[in-house]
Amino acid sequence: MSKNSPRRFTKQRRLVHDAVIHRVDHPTAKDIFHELKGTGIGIATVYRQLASMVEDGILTTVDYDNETRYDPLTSPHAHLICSICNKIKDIELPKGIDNLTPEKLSFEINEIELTWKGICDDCQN
Amino acid sequence: MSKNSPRRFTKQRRLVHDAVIHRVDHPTAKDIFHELKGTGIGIATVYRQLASMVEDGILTTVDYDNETRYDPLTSPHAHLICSICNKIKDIELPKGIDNLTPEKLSFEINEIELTWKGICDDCQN
DNA sequence: AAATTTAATGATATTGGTTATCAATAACAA
DNA sequence: TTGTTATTGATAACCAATATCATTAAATTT
Repeated sequence: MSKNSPRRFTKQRRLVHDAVIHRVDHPTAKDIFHELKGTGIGIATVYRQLASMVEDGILTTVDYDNETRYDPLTSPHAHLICSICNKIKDIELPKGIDNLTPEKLSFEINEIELTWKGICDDCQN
Repeated sequence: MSKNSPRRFTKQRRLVHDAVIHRVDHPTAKDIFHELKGTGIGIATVYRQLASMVEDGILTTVDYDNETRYDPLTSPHAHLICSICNKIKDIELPKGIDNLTPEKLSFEINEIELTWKGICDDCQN
């Protein structure tokens, strides 16, 4: 989960952390980079810090539309994605989703990913 | 879903169709391309034909590890993915997964995506 | 069976997200 | 303060996927 080498608390790490930790809209690395444009941070550092925060269990990822998006909500949950505006919303997992099935018995489950795709109320017009 | 213009039944379309239609291992476009190497088919045509088969509802896609994989099973189902060997297995959706939740009420749901990630029996040693 | 139309093909350039490289910098320890 | 080394920033490289475009070949018409 966390790296062996000690993690240094650079100002760039704090910048990325503070920029992403309260976001509920699942920003991409480029979104965070643009938000931090005034600070002179490099795009590679944004990618690296976001990846290290995922390693540390501070963020989770949502892959959508061939881009990695970041989510500070780390407890198990599901997503609603609007295929028009591409907005992603965190929602609760349905009860009983983890009931065992025959096939899952042979698996050592680490993670669940549940997404409904559709059209959000704003885009239904 | 399907295109307006008439679809021509080229030999390349048949090649890609026959190469993917019975696969249960969720191949990538490159996998299909390599299987068809002896035929002289171009990589762009493989991508195009797979995309058109998805358009036509003959295939579904599974995005994993930054690659699109193709699945001839088009009825709603879930996936088990082994994060060691990257094998993907089709499994049944749990009963009652589509029960409405408050958040989903405002959504027009088109698609469900459910994946468990873990370690398959072969990779547990 | 030609001739015609135009979708499809194949080679390859391009795109776009992401990662690798590496000299310079700065965080932390001594 | 000095030394060690993880981190940074600029940018090259990577790679799946798409766009471009002259050529080919299905499907239709004559």
